[in-house]
Parts: sequence; structure tokens; C-alpha cells
Amino acid sequence: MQTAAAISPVPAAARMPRPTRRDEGDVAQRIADTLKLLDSKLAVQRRVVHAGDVIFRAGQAFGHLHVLNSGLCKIVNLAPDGREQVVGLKFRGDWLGFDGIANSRHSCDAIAMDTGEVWMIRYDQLLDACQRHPALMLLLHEAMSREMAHDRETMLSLCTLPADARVAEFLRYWSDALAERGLRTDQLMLRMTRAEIGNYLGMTLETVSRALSRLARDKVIAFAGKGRRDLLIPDVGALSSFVQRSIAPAPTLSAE
Amino acid sequence: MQTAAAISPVPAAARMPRPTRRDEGDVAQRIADTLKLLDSKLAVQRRVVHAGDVIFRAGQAFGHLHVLNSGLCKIVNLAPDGREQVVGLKFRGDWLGFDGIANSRHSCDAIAMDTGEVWMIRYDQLLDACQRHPALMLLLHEAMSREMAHDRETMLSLCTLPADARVAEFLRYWSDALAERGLRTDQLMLRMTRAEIGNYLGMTLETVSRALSRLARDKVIAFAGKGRRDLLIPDVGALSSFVQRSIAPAPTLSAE
DNA sequence: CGTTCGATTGAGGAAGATCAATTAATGTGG
DNA sequence: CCACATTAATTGATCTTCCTCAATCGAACG
Repeated sequence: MQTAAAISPVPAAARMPRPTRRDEGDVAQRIADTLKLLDSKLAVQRRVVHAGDVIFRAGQAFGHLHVLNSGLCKIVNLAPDGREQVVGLKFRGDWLGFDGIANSRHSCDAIAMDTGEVWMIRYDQLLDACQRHPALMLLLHEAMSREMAHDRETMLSLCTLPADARVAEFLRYWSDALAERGLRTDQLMLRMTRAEIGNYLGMTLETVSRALSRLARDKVIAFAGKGRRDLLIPDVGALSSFVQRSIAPAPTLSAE
Repeated sequence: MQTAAAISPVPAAARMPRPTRRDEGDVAQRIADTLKLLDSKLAVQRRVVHAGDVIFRAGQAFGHLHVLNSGLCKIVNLAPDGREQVVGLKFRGDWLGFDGIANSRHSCDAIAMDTGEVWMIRYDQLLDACQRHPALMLLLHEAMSREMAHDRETMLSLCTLPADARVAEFLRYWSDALAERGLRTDQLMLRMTRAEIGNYLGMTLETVSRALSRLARDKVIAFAGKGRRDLLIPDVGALSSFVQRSIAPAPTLSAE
């Protein structure tokens, strides 16, 4: 992680009018509407998946987009030289497989991390349907746009946050995703090993473990049950403020 | 950077059939075709920009997509707390502003880094045109898809490469982008300060400077002219192999 | 010709990786 | 149900990479 070098003379906070965020209810509604619209206009093929199941693999011919109706899924990017990295987590209502459109071939693995249902949508049929139903096209573009915006947030976190804060931010994001979908957010079952989390966040499994221990010591999170995979998050705000604290350890700047 | 922890039992190299890559000629052709199609089907508004000009800013209402007809441009992501990061570089033929679709508001700054021409396309008109011309919609999806795939490559680099290799990879990517567009790739004018490059790559300006010095010492690159912004890249392959060398310093593994 | 900004280089320090040992949880066959 | 093997997680000690601070140099510009 490097210092937030001032690459622009104007402080960002000063010129960015915080974009108005939909609140949770809206997101849940949007997802429900999306699923309903897809189901009504298209021949959706449903598939039940279990933890570890491959939804698609890098290199496979692209023919379908997928939408997660329930469950949880990770996206893993692979380099030809063997490096691999978890580059995304997907929740109910999220689309999978956009990356395959450009080269007619998937460039990532998508792996289920829990029991769930995936809707498969033939891309050619989707295109047809978009011609007939502009709302469908809007919705599709919106989903792609959202994914891009989120990827950039991820890059920002990877580059500007220290390890502890990155783990906190990761938990905050996850519980946010749950909240948006109307699920309880005070308890969170990590369905990834420390190694996977570390891979996702660009750090080692030991660093993840230490970060979690520290967060627990500071009462920002707690472990539920005996396994160390179930977390209690009494206050999501505490996670956010932990992140904020770690990027401004010496906040005593007079002007600016 | 962390070790490439084996998060999956199967070595990636073994199961990923290297996707067939278009070669340079195809990319140049695709870009030319895209621009022609846009120009013929839409009311494109042209705008000449110079280094430092703002194409759009985070927070601004989203109304247009942009396509770079010439020049070079950076995308800067801003966090509400003031952190900012360069999250993308755009070349001729690249689209800008997709991130604005989802919340009707741009979430990044787009800043020109050189004299060039930007085509502005009203999003509502584009949607209309997509209804009439399926080819246009295909092309649009392809552009979005390509951007997502590239963002993931970027994350992979950020998380798995040490600083030197990240700089080398950055130069390789840049010169690749030039090659794809039929431009000469043996010389490259960096239009960014060391601080900007460092911000983009998640490291400090000193580390960038040292990495470049080392690459020059190893004859992978050379400095042209007196300023340190013009680079000579005698052999792009040397950059790639530098990257490969740095991820496998002890390659003597018997089996696997 | 001085001022300013960007780049380079060195020395020291800190965050996080690596190596290694221990403990906890999970699964297996008897 | 228990001994045992296996995998995940924790924690500590050490080492490496990269960040931080600081000085110097060069180029561009008024």
C-alpha cells in the first residue's frame, strides 16, 4: 500500500457530491423486478448448484449469461502462467459471465460457494429479447455498469488501504450486500478459507488471520460458535469507522 | 504482494486453453469499424481536448458515453474520504463513462492526458439506435465486456506481482495497446508523472523510479532524449519475460 | 537566472511475507 | 464412540520488500 499521493491539486472530498445511494429496500426491489422480468420475457434455464460446483470455467465457449437467484459464488481469474485470483464475489441478483461476451469465451472461473440456484440465459435469446423489450436492455446495461463501478472500488481498496482495513472493508462490503438483499447482517458466515480471503484481498492467509484477530480484540467483530468461520458483526458502522481510522492516523492537518 | 496461494487444487495452466487472441490487425480494424458505425448511425458530437482537460467528473449527471477517437485519457476513481486512484488508461477506440449508467451519475473523473478528440454520444440516442441496429448493441456489449475483463487482469497484476514486475507489466500493456492500434511500439512517451504511475500501480513514486532505473540497467528499457519520460522499448517480449522471471524466482520444481 | 516541479538516489524503518510450531476442527475407519 | 489422519487457523520469530524521509540533481519556465 502506498501513500495517497496527491495526484490532483483539488482535494477529492471537496468536489465530489456524494452520489445519492439507493437504500436497501430499493436494491431488493430492483433485484426482484429484474428476476421477474427475466423470467417473464425469456426461457430461463434453472440449475441448482452446491458449494464447489463449477458454473463455468475460463476457456469455455461463451453462450450463456448467468444470474444468481440464490446462493453465493466466487469469480476466479486465471493467468496463463498459473497465477490465479479471486476477483469477485456474487450474491443473489448478480450477473455472471459478462467477461465472456468480448472473446466468445469465458475468461474466469465461476464457482459456487454455497447451495443455490443459477439461472442460465442464452445470450442470443437475450439479445433478441432486448430488441423487443427496451426495459430489458436498460436493465442489462445497468448491471454491467454496476459491476464496472464496483471493480473500480475494489482497485481503490487494494491500492490505498493497509491490510487490516482491507479485511474490514471486505467484511463491510459483504454485510452491505446482505443488508441490501434484506438479509440479517449481524451474523456472517464466511464461506471462504483464510487463504481464499487473502488471495482476494492481495495478502497472505496469516495476515488475514491476524487482521481478524485484531478486529475481534477491538470488538469490531466477534467469533460465533466454535468454528472461526462464523462472525458476529454487532455494528456495521464500526467496520466503516475502523477503515476510516486506518487511512488517517495523523489527521491533524491545519489547512486543506 | 502475496504468494500465489494455491486456492484450487488444479494448476491453472493445465486447464486453461489459452483463448484465441485477435491479433493487432483485427483490433485496429475493429476500432475503425466501430467508429464508422457510430458515425453513420448516430449524431456524434466531437470535442477536441488537451492534456489536463476534464472530459467528465465524478458526481456529474450522466447523459453521454464518450469514445476516444484520438489521444489518451486517464480514469480516476474518488472515494468520499479523499482517496483517489487512477483506475484506467484509455486509448483510441476505447469507451468512457460506462460506470455512470447505473446511478445516472459518473463515479469517476476522466481526464485527457494529451491532445485528442472525444466523441460524445447521448445515451438515450444510443439506446434508440441499439433498438434499430442490433450490430450497435453487440458492439456496445463487447466494449463493456472487454473493459470488465481488463479490469480483472489489472486486479490480478496488483495482487500477484511485485513492484518491479508491475511496472514492467504496465509498460507492456501500454505498448501492447499501441501495437494493437498500429502505432510504433519501440518508443513510448509516458504522459504521467512517477506519482501518477505509482498511484495507478499501487506503489510510491520512489518505487516507480527505482523500478524504471532497474529496468534500464537490465537493458529491458532505455531512456530516450534528456527528459525521463520518453522510453525506448527495443523488445516488448523482454518486458513479458521480465514479468515471468519475477514471479518464478525458484522454478526448479520437479513434478507438477 | 533563479524558481519550481519532477526525478533520482540513499539511509532507515515499518508493514507484511515467510518460515515454523502449535492448536483446533473435520473427517475416517475400526 | 474413539484413535487417528487431515486440513484450517492461530501465533510467534525472522526476514524482505517497499514505504518514508531527506538530500541532490535536472529540466522547464517565467
